[in-house]
Amino acid sequence: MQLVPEPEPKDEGMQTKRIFEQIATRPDLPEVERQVLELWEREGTFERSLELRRGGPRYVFYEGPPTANGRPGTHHVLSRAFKDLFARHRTMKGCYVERKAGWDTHGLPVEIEVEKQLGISGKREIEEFGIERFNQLCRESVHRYVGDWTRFSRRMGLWLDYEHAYWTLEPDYIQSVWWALKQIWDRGLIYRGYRVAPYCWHCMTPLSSHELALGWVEDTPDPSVVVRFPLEADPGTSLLAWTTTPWTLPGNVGLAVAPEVVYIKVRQGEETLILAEARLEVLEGPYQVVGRIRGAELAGLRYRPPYPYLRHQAPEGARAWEVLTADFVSTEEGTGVVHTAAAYGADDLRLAQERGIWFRHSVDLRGRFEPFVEKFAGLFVKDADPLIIEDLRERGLLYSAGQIRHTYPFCWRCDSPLLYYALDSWYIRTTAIKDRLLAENAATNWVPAHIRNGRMGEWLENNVDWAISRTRYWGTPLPFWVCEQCGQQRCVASAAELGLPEDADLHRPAIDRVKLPCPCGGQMERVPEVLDVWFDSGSMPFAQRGYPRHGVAEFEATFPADFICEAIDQTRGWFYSLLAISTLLFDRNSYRNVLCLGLLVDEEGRKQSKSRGNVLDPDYLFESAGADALRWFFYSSTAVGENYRLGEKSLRQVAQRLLLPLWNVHSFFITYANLDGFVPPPEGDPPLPLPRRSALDRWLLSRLSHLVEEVDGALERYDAPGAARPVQEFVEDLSNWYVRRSRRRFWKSEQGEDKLAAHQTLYEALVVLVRLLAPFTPFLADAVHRSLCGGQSVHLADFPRPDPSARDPELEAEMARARSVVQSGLAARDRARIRVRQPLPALTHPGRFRSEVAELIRDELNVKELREGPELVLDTTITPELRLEGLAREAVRHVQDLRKRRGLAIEDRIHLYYRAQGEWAAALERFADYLAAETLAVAVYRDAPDGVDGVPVEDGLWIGLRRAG
RNA sequence: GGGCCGCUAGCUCAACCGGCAGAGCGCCGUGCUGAUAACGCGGAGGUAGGUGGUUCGAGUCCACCGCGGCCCA
Repeated sequence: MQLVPEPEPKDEGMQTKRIFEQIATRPDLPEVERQVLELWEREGTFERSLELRRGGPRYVFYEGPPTANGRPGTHHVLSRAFKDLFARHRTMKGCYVERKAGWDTHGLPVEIEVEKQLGISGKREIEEFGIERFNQLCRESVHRYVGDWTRFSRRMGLWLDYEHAYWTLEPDYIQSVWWALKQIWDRGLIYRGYRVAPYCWHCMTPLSSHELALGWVEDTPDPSVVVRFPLEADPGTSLLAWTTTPWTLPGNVGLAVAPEVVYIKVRQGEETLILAEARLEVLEGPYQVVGRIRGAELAGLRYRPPYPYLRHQAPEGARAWEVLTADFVSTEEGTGVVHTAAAYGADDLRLAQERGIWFRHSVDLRGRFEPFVEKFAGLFVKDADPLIIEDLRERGLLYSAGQIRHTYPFCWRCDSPLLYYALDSWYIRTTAIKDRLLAENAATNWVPAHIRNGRMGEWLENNVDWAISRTRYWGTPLPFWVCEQCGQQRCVASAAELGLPEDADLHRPAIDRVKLPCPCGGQMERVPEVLDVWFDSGSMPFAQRGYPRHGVAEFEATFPADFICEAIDQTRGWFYSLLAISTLLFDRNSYRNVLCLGLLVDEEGRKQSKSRGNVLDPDYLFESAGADALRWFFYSSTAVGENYRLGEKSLRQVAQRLLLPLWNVHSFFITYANLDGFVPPPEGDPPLPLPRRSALDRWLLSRLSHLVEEVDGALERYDAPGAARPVQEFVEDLSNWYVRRSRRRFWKSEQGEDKLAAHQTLYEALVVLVRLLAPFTPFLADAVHRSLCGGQSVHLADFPRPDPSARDPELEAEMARARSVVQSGLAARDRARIRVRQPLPALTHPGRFRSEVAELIRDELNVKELREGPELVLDTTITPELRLEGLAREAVRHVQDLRKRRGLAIEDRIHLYYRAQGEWAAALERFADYLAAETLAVAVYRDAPDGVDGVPVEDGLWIGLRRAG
């Protein structure tokens, strides 16, 4: 459906008395938005809005940098809409709200994009292609996408300073990040350790959680074996442990049991076996229970591992091959005794590290056994599984063997089965500052509040050290150099330290070629890894300034942020990395208020994804419904923190409930203001004082002042729906009660104070309303504001302040009662089946009304008299006089209908002709003056000359008309 | 497996402290209109996911279960 605006009349060279430009009665909202966008570009409205508030109190906003990879989607409108809302609100309240854009430019997604583009896959192929060229393509790809993002963000009305955006790939930014690492390094909080990750032995790379999610395959068959672990002290007694990865058995360094679980000793044939009581079903054949023991009491027992190879490797006195208690042991499956191979499981590694258990790899990076694993040396581990099972059987260590089917991860690139594998990794010891993280989090205002102790609090309680290294190519290189000879480590904090110029490109591979001399006389080389991109973005409070090499004052004036806003998936992402880094460096959180949004889902509540084909294209929505509609949907539709169910229908509703009524009231105002030559008083000039305006006006202005207070208060609390919903209701009241009840005041032909009051009140209400709306629907609000205020942008105006002198709670309550009386009265008419056009003598109702309000009720209900009484009673007596008046009103409606159909302008005068019989004749005779006044007839004729264009409208009534003059 | 959030009319969502379950859309009827891609009035439509508990009283508080979403393992 295309809404074409009516062509605007051009009065070139002709000065009219019209103050307001006539506007289309049916707006094409996307077209209005495009025009407003052009105005913003042309006059630099954003820059001017900032300039105007320079020197005002600072309100600090941090932009969470989107990954400049992939085209922006509708879900990106969500958080950007909220960012813009609060930034605009504070700006209009006089704050200086710098809005520096930012781009997250590093990381795996960018690499994958380039791999796709090149048609290559995996690290080997990247290295064959050449890291230098590869990274150059990554850089180009990022620049391309940033272009898309900038266009997209502008179109949705997000005001950001794109000119001075921070880019995480710039040398200044990288050096700030290095500086931060050095600070942490100097405090001894960075160390090298192992990290277990899903690992592809074919691509020789660990996978991110996102990549891992792509590769789960259900119903994957794997061996399921139960193995004997004979006790050192009593080889006739064995612990039974279960595993689905026999290849990890040569790497066994411990057995884990649950301390509170009951274990049982059973006698079976010649041997004694130990397993959890709850897992007796694992046993095959008859057995005899000979003892019971708690897991905790098993701790410390030493046993013989299935293979001796690691033992041969272990240094003197290394601790391993004993029973350990652990919190992750379950009795849901297996034997309640968990075989622990520290290098091939996350829990295993953690347990070994916590208890000081020695271990080393028995499998290399290609997934093959190390030479020292003599029996299986060089064999790929998955191929070794059956051989190991057979070997265990021959040696009497296999208790049972079978097969299970479970969901197992495969590489999304090459379909190889993934191995959980301990890789070298650099860590930040965040656990050392856990208490500070918790305290700073507790002091932060989370919206919604439950995140603080819920999702974020839980996450922090379970804090583990932050693994910051990635064995990739396109990222901030870790600034760690290690001596080949003596192993000494050094952290570098700037390009200068490396003898490089300030603006040198610090990426791989150039940086890898920089060698540093070691005090021992040896040569230091950079470690090969790059930095976790979350460290990049979490460094933005200072790195966006190039701090501390540059921008010290800027940084200090803008730290911490007053406000950040992202979706809930950032709890463990940006929200955490900001908190962790700034607490490490400055011992405080970097944000005071954080708005945590829900996610965008489709109309069925499912996540939007390309594979489901339920992704909404933002450009399509911008051009069909408009950015304002989309924005308003996000602000008003659901409580903050909930998911958003978006469909085209919901956007149509926004237009129908808010945007079109607002437009129509505006269009109504302009029509009559121009007809009457209404000139708004200059801003600040005393308008018509309230006591001289009607109760309806004072009611509206009281409502309005109340609304201003509500909206401002809700926005101060970061409660968007709390602000948007009252606005919605106000617009409905404005359109469906104030304008509805005021039409005759604008319509009547004589000028007078009441008419002036109506014009002024509606004008004021509209101006205040669009200023309230400016942060929410910046396009339409600006279009209306410019139309009302001589072209002045709403975004340069101040946010409205409540006017306490306009408040009249009694009047608001009285009007509410009046509307309820009207409602009941209309219902009573309906029950009596008497149309509203037929005047009735009286309505009896409870309560009193001032005369002006009573008049509104009488008029709305079309009754002659209101009487006070205990309940509402409609007097349905229709006297002959009332009957005639009803017919006259009937006739008026027909004339108006005809005027409209004949295309007459509202203000056109007419000659009115009618031919009437019976009651019609009597009614029109009796109410001739009324008929003439209502229809703007300069003369009324009881007959029509030939050629008068007319129609029979009812039995016994024919009317015709001609334009006068 | 753990954590957090949600489940209210056909649909989308409200309801401050525990106190008579509401709105918009859709549907049906009707009225009104120089009243706008409208508006008014009336109607149909509810086992508040389920079970139990606390309470004079539970959509609201507690426990357990189910379903959905997200995050972690």
